[in-house]
Amino acid sequence: MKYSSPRFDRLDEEKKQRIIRAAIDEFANLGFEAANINKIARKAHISVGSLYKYFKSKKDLFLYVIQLSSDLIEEELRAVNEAPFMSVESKIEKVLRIILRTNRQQANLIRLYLELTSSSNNDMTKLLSFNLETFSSQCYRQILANGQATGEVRADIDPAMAAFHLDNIFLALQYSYVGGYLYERYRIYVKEGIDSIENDEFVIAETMKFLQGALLNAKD
Amino acid sequence: MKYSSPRFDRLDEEKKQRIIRAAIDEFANLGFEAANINKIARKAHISVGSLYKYFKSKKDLFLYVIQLSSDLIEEELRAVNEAPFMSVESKIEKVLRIILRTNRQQANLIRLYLELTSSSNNDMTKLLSFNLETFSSQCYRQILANGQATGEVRADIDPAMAAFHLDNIFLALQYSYVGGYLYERYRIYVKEGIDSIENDEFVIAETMKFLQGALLNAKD
Amino acid sequence: MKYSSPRFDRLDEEKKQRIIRAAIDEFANLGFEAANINKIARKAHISVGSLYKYFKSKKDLFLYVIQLSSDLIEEELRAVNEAPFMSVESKIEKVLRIILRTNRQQANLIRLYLELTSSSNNDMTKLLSFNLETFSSQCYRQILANGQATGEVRADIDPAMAAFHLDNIFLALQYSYVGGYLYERYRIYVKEGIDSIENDEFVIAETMKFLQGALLNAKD
Amino acid sequence: MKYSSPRFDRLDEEKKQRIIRAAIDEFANLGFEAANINKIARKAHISVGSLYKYFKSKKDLFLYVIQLSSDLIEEELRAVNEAPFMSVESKIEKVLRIILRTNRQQANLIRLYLELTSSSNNDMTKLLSFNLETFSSQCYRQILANGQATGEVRADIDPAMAAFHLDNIFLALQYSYVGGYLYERYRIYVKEGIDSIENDEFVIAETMKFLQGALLNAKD
DNA sequence: CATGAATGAGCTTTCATTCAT
DNA sequence: TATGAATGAAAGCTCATTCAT
Repeated sequence: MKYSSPRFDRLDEEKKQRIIRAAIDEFANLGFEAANINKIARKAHISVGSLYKYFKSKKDLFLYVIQLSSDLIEEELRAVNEAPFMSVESKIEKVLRIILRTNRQQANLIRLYLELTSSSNNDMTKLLSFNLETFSSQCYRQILANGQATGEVRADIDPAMAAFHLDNIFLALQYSYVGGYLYERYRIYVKEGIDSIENDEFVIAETMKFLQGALLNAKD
Repeated sequence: MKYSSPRFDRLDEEKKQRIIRAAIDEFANLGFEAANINKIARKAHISVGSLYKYFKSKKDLFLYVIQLSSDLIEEELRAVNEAPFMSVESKIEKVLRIILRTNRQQANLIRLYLELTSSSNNDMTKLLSFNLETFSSQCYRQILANGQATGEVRADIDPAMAAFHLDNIFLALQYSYVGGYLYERYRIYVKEGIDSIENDEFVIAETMKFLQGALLNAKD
Repeated sequence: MKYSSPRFDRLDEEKKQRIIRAAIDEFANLGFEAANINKIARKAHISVGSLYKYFKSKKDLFLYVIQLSSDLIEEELRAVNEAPFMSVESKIEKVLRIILRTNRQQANLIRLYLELTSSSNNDMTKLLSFNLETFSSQCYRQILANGQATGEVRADIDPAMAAFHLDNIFLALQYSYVGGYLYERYRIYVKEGIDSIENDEFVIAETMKFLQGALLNAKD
Repeated sequence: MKYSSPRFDRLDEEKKQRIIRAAIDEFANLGFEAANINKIARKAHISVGSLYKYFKSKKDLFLYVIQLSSDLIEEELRAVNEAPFMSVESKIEKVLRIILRTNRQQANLIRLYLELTSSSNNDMTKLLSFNLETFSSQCYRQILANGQATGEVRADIDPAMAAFHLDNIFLALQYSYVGGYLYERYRIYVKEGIDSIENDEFVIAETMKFLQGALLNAKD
């Protein structure tokens, strides 16, 4: 749960960020196995020796940056969730827009997530999933349950399963944007380019139609 | 596109299966990078030398087993797609049931796919995604487009994007069953165990409700 | 001394030649270590198994083709040596012309020799040098000693050492024609291209001037 | 052109020499292909890992020691070439004496050269020949051309070709001293042992006679 | 006799981790 | 505390040789 050493925590912010950025970059682009600790140290302009004083192994460094990036995502989600006077539909669209923006600005973070997702390291996954997913699952479930109370959301669906499917749609969109296999797959499904702004609006419109039908009651 | 040597193709079925199983097992559980060719050979009770006569590199062996498993899935999908006199709804449910069954019987194959999904090996992904996804994307798009013609499927959605979302739901379900991070995530979303048969029916029912709303016109 | 098995000797000429050519080609171009027995078998359109029935090891095959090619060269030399009524100068020029011709026609054989020359395999070299060099050394020594008797050749030189130097000049020319390091070195020494016929005549003229001065008495 | 890493350059002299000696020893005795990097590391009492930090590949280590030995030879040659008030004859004899001395003191270096000479590695040879031969070719050509100006050297010969032949004689002598095939060949040509001092003087005398006749004008 | 699949030791190279300075 | 040189186990891959068919 605590992956960094006190010595790392005491470092000045600039140095910490350098290390974090270097690690995320390497892990996101190469994957856990192919990532190279010595290269991370070099990119961060510190020595391997120091890196090993800050994190006791390659795995710990990986877990640290994963944990970290989850916190960032959690924050954005929290803001949406707690917004008052917002319809379920608006909230969903808001999250969608956040996701598409994050995809471009923090592609490496998403890649890191994707990497984690397929990780076979069983000892990591249990712990991590608990930390990272508990919040978003509760968040989505709550939005839907509240929506059922107000009549916005279909009454006949299980909020937990629906939240799961909702997040699946979000996840798939995220992963499809950051390159690699799922990016190619996306292009096969949706011929047009992925990089244009107009396309973003098309994706949002179609995804909203899909989710409205799946989750919401007709609007009068 | 042809990843195995003729020498491998000529092998008797039992030996071929031994090798394929050993490779899938190793790749599915460790990932491409961490998988060990020498261990695969040992598990398959053949020599490394032989393995390298059958497949000219680690990558080729990986690509071979990926390709292979895609063929299996394609076959099932084809049967559903070509079934006459079947409603869109029934077809979707059929695929869903196939997926849940496959998850249990061929967990390693699914794990292999998941592994591929996060692969950063850019030269592989383009090729593979084309081989593996072209069929299913066309298949789903066709089902939906036909459904729009018969009035079963909502007229206001883009069949390509809808097919993409549909497959995303399927994919997420698959990956959530085979362990690792996404399995833990699933358990967080849907508290009850994953392994009971009753649960399967619950998942199917809820997923069908979700997809009906998302894709289909009301039935009268 | 006998590097091939009786079974090989009994083979029909065409098959023998195929094997010999394949072996010379491989050894000449890759060197002993890098040469690949399996590739030689493939090039010769026979099985490795057979190759190992014909020659009991890679080394034996190498020694066999070396031995063989020496016989070819010896034959040409013998003809020159035994020519009656020929001046020492003419004989030397004759050999020179043979060498330049051989360089083009049997480049692989020369390469093979060059390969042998640098061989560190001490157990091979003693034996081989005896087989291959005894004849040419005697041949040149005899030409020079006879020349001293007739007054053509300088009386003040040791025929053995002179024969050695003479052969060194020949050897260097040979090796410089067949590519690799010595070819590049030759080009650095003698800027003009190596491949033109006119150049051949230039090389012969200059080499003859050099050898005449070194070995022969002024002609009147 | 720079085959070693800065890290290697910074090493203390003793360690550098240990590594260089180990490498020269291995390459000279086994040849490039058969040489074993692990064995070199062990002989030098360092780890393979370190060796690979000092030289980024087996080839680079090979190129480094070749380059190194060429520098040594070049230095000696330069001294002779620049000596003032020395007749062409004296210069040639000086080089000859250097060669015979080097043969005993640096046999492994010469062996390394010989190994290179027969290398089929075409990408290395071009580069190396240029580095190693350009100097000596210019050096010999200059000596001869100057000699033609002073009347010491025959006016009727091409200095470039003559320099080439001169170096060939030197090269052959070198290679004949360091063992292997050419050593055996030398013994066949010149029966007496190679190892006695008197023999050195005999070789020098005979070689000088040969070269005087080939290159120089009669001394009045 | 011929075949060619099978073998596995052994090679070059990488990289997580340690530790003397 | 920071450094970065050193380590050496372990990986992918090759190929001379054997042997069942």
